Amino acid sequence: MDLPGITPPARDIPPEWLAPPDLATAKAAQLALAARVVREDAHPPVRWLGGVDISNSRFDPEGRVYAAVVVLEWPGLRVVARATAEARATLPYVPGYLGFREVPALLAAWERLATRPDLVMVDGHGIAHPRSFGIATHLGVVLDIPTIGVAKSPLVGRPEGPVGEEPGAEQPLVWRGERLGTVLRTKRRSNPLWISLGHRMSLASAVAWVKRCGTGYRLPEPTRQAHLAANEARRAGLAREAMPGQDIV
DNA sequence: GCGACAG
DNA sequence: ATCTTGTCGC
Repeated sequence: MDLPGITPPARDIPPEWLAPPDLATAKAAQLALAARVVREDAHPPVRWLGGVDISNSRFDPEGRVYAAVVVLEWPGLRVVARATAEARATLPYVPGYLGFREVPALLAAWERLATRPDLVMVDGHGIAHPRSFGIATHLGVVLDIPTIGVAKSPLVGRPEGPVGEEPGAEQPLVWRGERLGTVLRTKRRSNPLWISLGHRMSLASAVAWVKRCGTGYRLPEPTRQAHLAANEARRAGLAREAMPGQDIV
């Protein structure tokens, strides 16, 4: 893992899909790319599960973004591969445009991965987004891989009714009369998760996979492990700067 | 026009 | 997202 960035791209990606000059252009790209989303199961049998996440520095004028991609075996949920990458965010965080800030870093980490997962769980929304193009969908469409959106708070819409307190309790996520996802309680006394399909996946399968990956924590194992890995990467990156010449591995 | 607003 | 140990509550 963490090999030099010389691996050939898995796919040629038009720059405007990742780095539009302004928000108006970004919005147009989202609207155009949203048409490519496949909202049904269109993926191979799952043997390797992926999880991705990003870690940011508190006050970093350079806008460094640390991305992590982890691969877990199914069943078993053991981490079998990890890759990380550091990148500079070209945009500040703007709700509705998260993908343009984080996907480039995720792609860099993805290129360094030896084993590619069959399905990827992303920290953020899929189609539960004003233009049906949350970060999980963004990553999925750009790589044309199956993804699931696993968000910790709402962006648009609200649960149809109160979410039960028991783990496994769920409510339809509705926005403007449209079903966008499922609000799912994964742990007692913890806020529910907002699940939506990202790409090449049905909502039913997305929710089923999140449930299968529960290990007693609020977050499903793939996303939980990715979060840990991204934080490690950030700390390692900062340590390297603080101690030049120390060659921290 | 006024709020809401993933990470 | 991130700052941060112990602590209060179920």
